[in-house]
Amino acid sequence: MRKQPQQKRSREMVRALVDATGLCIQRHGLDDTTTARIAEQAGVSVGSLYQYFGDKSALIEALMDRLAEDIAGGLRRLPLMAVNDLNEMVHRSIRFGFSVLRSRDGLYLELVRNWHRLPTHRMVDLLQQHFMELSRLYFLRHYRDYPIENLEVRVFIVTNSVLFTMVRHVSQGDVIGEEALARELTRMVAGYLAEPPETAAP
Amino acid sequence: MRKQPQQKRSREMVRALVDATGLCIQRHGLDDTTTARIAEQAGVSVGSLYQYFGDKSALIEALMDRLAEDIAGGLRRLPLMAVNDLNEMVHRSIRFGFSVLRSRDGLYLELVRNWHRLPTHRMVDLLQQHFMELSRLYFLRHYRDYPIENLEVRVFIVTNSVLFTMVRHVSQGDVIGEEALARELTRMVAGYLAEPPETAAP
DNA sequence: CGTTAATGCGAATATCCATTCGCATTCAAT
DNA sequence: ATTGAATGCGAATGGATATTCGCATTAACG
Repeated sequence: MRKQPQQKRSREMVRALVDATGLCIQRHGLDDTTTARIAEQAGVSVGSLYQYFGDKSALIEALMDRLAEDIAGGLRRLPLMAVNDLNEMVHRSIRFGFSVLRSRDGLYLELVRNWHRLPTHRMVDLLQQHFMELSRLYFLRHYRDYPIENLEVRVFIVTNSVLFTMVRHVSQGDVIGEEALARELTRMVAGYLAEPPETAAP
Repeated sequence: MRKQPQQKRSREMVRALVDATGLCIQRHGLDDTTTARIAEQAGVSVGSLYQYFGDKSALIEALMDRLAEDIAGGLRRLPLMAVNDLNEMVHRSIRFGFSVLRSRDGLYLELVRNWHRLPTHRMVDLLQQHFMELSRLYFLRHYRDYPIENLEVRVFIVTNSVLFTMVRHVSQGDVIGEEALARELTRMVAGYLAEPPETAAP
C-alpha cells in the first residue's frame, strides 16, 4: 500500500475500493474490470485509487488476501477433528469447498477461471497448507497405528484433484450433478488416503 | 479463415504463420506474442496475416487444433488395450501425459498456464472424450463380470484430477519428483477405478 | 510479353487502459 | 477563523497492440 490512510474518510475509501474490485470482477469479469470502473463503483475517482494502491494489481491482491482469510476462517470453523469416519470427514470438506466456490455470486468462479494471472498461488498454497496441517492432525489422532508415510505427496495430489475437478465441474454446465460428484470424489479420496503405504508383494 | 489460399506460396504462408505462433508463444510467452512478432517470425508482414486469419485468436485456434490432433494421435498410438494390469495401464497413460506436457520446449506449459483465455475447453473435452472411449473399451474387455456403473462420472473425476495435478506440479517447482507423483497418482486412480460400484452395507 | 487477379507489404490508424499531475476540497489542530 | 497537511479529483498523457488500407509485387494464363 502506497500510503497509510490516516483519516476515517480514507480508511473507508480503501475498504470501498476493495469491495468495489470484488463487485466489478463478479459483475463484469476480470477483463472488464478497469480502474475507471472500480473507482466509479466505489464512488471515488481514479486518482484517489492511486493514493493508496501502487497499481491495479495491488488492489486485486488486497481483495485476494481478504478472501483467503475468509476461507481459512470457514475451514477452521468446521469441526472436522471430531468426525471419526474418514469418509465423512472428507465428504464434509468437499461440501464446504463447493459452498465456497458458489458463494459471493460467482466471484470465486471468475477468479478461479483466471487463476494463473492472479496471485492465486498464494491462495492455493494457503489452502494446501491448511489441508496439510489438518490431515496431519487428523491422521495422528485417528490412525496412530500406521501413520501415513508420504502424507505430503498424498495431500498434494488430493487437494489438486479435488480443487480442479470441482472447478471444472462448476465452470461448465454441470452435466453430472453435484451430489454424485461429491460422493464419488469422496470415495476416491478417502479410499486413497486410507490405503496402506506400500503394496510390496511378499 | 478469411480467404482460402490458392497458390502454393500462400498455403506455405498459412503454415508458416501457425508454426510461428507456436514458436512465439513458446519463446516469449502468450502475453508477448503480438501479431507483429508472429509475422516477423514467419517472415511475412502483418498485413498478410490478416489475409487468411480474421484476427489473432483465429491464428491461435488454428494452432490449438493442430496440437489437439497431435495428442489424439499419440494417444491412439499407445497400445493400452493389450496391457492387462489396470495399474500398469493407468501408469502408462499418465507417463504419456507428462511427456506431452514437457514436449515442444515448453509450448504446452505456456498454453496450460493460460488455459482459460484460450479455446482450451475444446482440447480438454477432446482429451476427456478420448479417455472415455478408451476406458469403455478397456473395461468392457477386462472387467466383463461387473462392468463399472458410473463410468462417466469416474472418468470425469479421474481425467481432471490427473490433468490438473500434473499441471500444478509442472507449472511450479516440482518439489515432489515426477516419479513419485506418477506412482501415487496411479495408485489413487487405479484404486478408485477398480472399486466396486456401491458399498452398501449388507 | 502483357494483362489481370492474387498476394504481399508496413506505415498509419484506432482503441483501450493504466497511470499521472496540477489544482480543488476537506480535515484537524491551534 | 486560519492555516498547513491530507485527501480527492478527472482530464490529459503515454504506451502498447490489433487492425486497416492504398500501393507494390508476383503468379497465372493467353
